[in-house]
Amino acid sequence: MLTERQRNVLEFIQTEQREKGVTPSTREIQSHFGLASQTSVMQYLAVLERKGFIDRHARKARALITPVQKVRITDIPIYGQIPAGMATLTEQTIEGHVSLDARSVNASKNARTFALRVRGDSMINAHILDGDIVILEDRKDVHNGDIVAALIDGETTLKRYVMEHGRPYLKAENPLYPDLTPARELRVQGVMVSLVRKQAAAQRRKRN
Amino acid sequence: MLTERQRNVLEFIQTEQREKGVTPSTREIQSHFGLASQTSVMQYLAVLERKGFIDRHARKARALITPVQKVRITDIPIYGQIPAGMATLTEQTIEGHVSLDARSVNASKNARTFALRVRGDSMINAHILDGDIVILEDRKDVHNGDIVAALIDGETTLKRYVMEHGRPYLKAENPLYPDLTPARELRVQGVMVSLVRKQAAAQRRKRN
DNA sequence: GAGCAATCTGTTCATTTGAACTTGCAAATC
DNA sequence: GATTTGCAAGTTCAAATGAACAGATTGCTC
Repeated sequence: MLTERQRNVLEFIQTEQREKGVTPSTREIQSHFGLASQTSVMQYLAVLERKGFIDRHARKARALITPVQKVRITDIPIYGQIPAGMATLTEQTIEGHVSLDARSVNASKNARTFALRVRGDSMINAHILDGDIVILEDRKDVHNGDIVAALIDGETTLKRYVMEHGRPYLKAENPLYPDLTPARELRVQGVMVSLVRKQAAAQRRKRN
Repeated sequence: MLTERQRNVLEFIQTEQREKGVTPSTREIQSHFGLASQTSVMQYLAVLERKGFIDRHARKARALITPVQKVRITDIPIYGQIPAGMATLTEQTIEGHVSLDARSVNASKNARTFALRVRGDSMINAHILDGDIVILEDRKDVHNGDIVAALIDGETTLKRYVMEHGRPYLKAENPLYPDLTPARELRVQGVMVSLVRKQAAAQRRKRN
């Protein structure tokens, strides 16, 4: 897709961006590659833009946008202990933020993304632990087998969404916990797309 | 620390940075706040820099650096399939990056942080799955029970570090895998501090 | 009242910077 | 042989942009 040279230019831009926090000007790129003419750089930029590797704000200085940073960071609010009725997700219930880039999290562009801190071991067999931060998307389409945060009979829980005989229920991934069949309604608030776990520093629990 | 007005200016800069990918020029800031003189902006920037809220590259266009992008995010290189001898961690073996903020990852400031993509199920009972990205720190102090990436007899693996009778060995968290006792040397390359998992979109595996 | 910090205006400069021509050459493609 | 693509150089512009200097107002403190 890119020639050797073109890739080098792109990499230089990305590196500068990352290290200095600012994208280089055309002349800085020029001198880095020892080119005698700034026009050469303009040509590279034109190619990179045409091929979709960068975006440019016309006539603005240092206004290159590399895909690296363009997608980059999503600030995801963590809603902590949600007792009941997450319908009212407000700023007040926000426990903190995780910042990570959309790609490393599987997040789609349009859906609203948020996070929950998991409490309890009800999803232990899905390898989701107490204290894990689960990142969810507010999506319409829920598939059979997805792990979801759902509001069931007034309480929000993280469970696996299972469709059986045309009727959905929520399955706990732990035999000690009951599956939940909605008495009235089952409202899915988010579909799990990712998980972040902080490892306890010195862990004592394992002693078997 | 900041006056109302100063904070507004800072926030505008950060918002622009985030949404457009480029920091605004002084004149853009000026017109956003309806100021008649660009000098006013220069004064704000001087204050913000003096107070440590932004960095500036002198005489460069749009060369503001906001703490948002400066501190916050750590770009963690992911080393993919490491067959043997991670002593040679070079750019070439980098599979990609995860970007997340140091706090949500438990990362200490001074230690070198990197990530590995896990392959295999040898740590399944520690709830680490095939495909998970494990974030590690290159630390000196390893505690009994820590999960570590270690170079044992020329091969890098992720295992639990267990000290028994004064001798360390590597314990797999899966009965199907053997524990590893170092024949020659056991070199810990990193201690696990965090984990990031992308959830498979539509998952078929669970069918029990 | 003097002094000071925060805020804002007005004006002018020197660079920086993106952009638009043109020309040249070599390798690949048709 | 003609055309296209990648690469490079040289020149010139106009606009964008950071910076400096002078002055003014307001409110607060000593």
